[in-house]
Amino acid sequence: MQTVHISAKADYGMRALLELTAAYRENPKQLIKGDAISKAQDVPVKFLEGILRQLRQSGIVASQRGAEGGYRLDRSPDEVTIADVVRALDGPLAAVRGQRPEDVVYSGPSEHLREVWIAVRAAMRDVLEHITLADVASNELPTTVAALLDEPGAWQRRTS
Amino acid sequence: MQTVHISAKADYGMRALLELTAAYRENPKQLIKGDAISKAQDVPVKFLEGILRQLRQSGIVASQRGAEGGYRLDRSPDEVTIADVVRALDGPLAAVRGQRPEDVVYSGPSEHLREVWIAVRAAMRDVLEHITLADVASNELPTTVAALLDEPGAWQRRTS
DNA sequence: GTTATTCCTAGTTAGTTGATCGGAAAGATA
DNA sequence: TATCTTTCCGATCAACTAACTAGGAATAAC
Repeated sequence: MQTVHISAKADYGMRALLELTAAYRENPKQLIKGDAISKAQDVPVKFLEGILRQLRQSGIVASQRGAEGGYRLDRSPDEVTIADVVRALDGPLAAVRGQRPEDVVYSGPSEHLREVWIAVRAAMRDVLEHITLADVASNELPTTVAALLDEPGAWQRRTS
Repeated sequence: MQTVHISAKADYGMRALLELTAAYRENPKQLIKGDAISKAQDVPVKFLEGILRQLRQSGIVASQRGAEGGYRLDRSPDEVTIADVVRALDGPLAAVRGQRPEDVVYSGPSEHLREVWIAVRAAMRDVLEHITLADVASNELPTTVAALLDEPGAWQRRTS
């Protein structure tokens, strides 16, 4: 329905990682149990389990099984971007009718429509590839991103 | 699956409107038949019919029934933005788990995640609300948008 | 060997996407 | 008036996806 949709997976995944970021600052090796994350962020346990597994397979988190097991970040939080997380959980950032934007072909007056979709993807990358977990945890967004929040109407929905 | 997805409706709708833009330049009152648009852009006729109806209900196109009927733009092509089109066809630009970004609430270390999603939406608006049908038809994108296409790697997919 | 925890495969359910079908309404022409 | 053309509209459909659940296997600590 929506052109830009942050899925439950991406949202829950980010929240789990921000919990792990907080733990990482105390002690980078500290393990947090899935159950604890689930309760702290109110996310269905079994669903979260699958998300954390995907994040592990992408090398973003590490895990240990058994008693005293749990999860932790496998990279420093300033080295994990939101784009990394979203790509790990939801695949490629952008698509046009299911295809990569650079793969769609247009003819006639639509010839330059592809440039538009490429620009959309570039704009998305410019935001998501430059914000790290550390940025969000400490509420210090890159200046170019912070500027977006100062634009008039950024916080309001479009009434029209 | 993808966080930014240009649906078939949005893509077909833009292509139809660009056909109408070309006709508008010859004569703003000229009517084009749905069947002609369908053939020119290779879009399923009946599907396109529904898209054009939605665009009419949003005041972007006008239509006339009966023999010698058809469709035309109801506004000048430099007054119709891509955001207008995708909102007319796919609803709000951005959502987080189905909700408006400003409506989601976070706690603990995720507290500032909302700012991130708001920034994502703002970035998307900055592109889609500033490109008009006329811009795409004449391949003269606003300078800030054109700059996105010049960024290194804008045309390549991320390999990682 | 018992308990705690992650790992993995396979469901389930509700909703969405991308269409198609069959006709009703409206306008042009003869 | 009759006929042809075109848009309008509701219903329907198959395939897919998102969000979530169930049940147990593997691993680690004690």
